[in-house]
Amino acid sequence: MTDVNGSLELIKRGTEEVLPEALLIKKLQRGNPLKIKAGFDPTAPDLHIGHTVLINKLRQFQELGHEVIFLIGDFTGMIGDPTGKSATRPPLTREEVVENAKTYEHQIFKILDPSKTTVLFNSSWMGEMSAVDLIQLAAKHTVARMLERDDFNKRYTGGQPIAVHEFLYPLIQGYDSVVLKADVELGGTDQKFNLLVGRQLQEAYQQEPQVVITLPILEGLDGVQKMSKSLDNYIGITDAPEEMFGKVMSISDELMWRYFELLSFRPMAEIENWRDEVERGANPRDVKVRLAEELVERFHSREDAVRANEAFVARFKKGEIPDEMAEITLSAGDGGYPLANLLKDAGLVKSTTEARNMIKQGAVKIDGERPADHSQVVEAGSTHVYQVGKRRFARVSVQ
RNA sequence: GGAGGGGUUCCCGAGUGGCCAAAGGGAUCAGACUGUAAAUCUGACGGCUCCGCCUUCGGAGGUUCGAAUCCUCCCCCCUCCA
Repeated sequence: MTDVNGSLELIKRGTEEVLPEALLIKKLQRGNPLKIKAGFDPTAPDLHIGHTVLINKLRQFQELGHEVIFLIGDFTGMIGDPTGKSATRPPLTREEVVENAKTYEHQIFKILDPSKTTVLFNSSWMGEMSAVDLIQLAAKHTVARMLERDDFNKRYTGGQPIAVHEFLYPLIQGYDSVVLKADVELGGTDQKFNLLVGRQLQEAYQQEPQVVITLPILEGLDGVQKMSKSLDNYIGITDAPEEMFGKVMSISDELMWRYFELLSFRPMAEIENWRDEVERGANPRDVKVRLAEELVERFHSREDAVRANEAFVARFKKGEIPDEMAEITLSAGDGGYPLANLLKDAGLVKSTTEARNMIKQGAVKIDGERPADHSQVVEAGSTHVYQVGKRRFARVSVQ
């Protein structure tokens, strides 16, 4: 009994909802390893730390002796994405899906135990399904219930299109749970509706419904929108140490506590203690450094974390030019290389127009000096460090 | 199938023949201030061989000295009716 209570406490930590909790307790009390399902969309092969909130939870289940099923939704991915607000995504090819899946496996096993993880593709059963099967599946749900989903409801009332096939996604996701006989399914809060459809379908197929556990969606670096690659507000788990460190340091103080809560392995008591210290006047930056170090260490190494911290201090606190940067060689025509074109061709800006604006605004530096005028020409045979803003650097040789 | 409404620059959203590369807001970027935080102020925000030129307002044609604005056809979305 105490074992169940201990497990429950660990499982509930950081979760948004456990539906229904009584059923989870019942399942735990049976003492058998549970099947824990979590589905992933194969369209985004690169995981970011937002995904790790869920993966960390999976690991906790593994530590408690349960079986994790990492389900790759390749079938759904090959058709298009349901949660896309407007544009339908281009379908993925078989090769892309396989490639993405490999990347997934490589990345998740930084956190999960491979021996306790089963990776499956839903195409392996969905691909066999007949039209008759699909229609029978669709018959188990109603349009009114579909429209209860927040996303659908908003779009419907807001005059945005909803394609018929989008109604099939929750059904297919739920059907996956039927096939797998899942005991528990994890997902973000945005997945709550889909997860609940799974419960309903399992009942319709005479199974004990799964327990639904929702986890908070991590906000991106902007602190407002959810972390995603497409919004470019993410920290990738394959980001280089310095980049990862810098991104963590750039989040707001408010968001920092959220990240601590959802990403740190440190006890909450310790984090709360720091929070008190900050309220009493400690510099939040110093606390943020600890978070940055912890994450870099987790996805890289202790040494990388230390090095990233040192580089960060040198570059931003002391304003030094970084040691490592892109090395670029360009060939000038007669009469040298116009500065705006050089910045563009070196990839520091998108267009010469932007280059001109940046120069005018004083964002451009050459070897630390601001160029006097925006129509400056760089002569051949020179090598300088060009900087745009605080973060973009390149060492460019002109021949 | 019928009736009506609508598609504008990353997003929202003005604009109904020239003063429109297109108001305003958001997002973004940069400068100042800082802790690469927030807030605030300032500026930029289609492209170029940049005091001028070129390409944009769902798509293709047309009218006009001149169109995002007018006409024709087409595509797409929404609402109501069937």
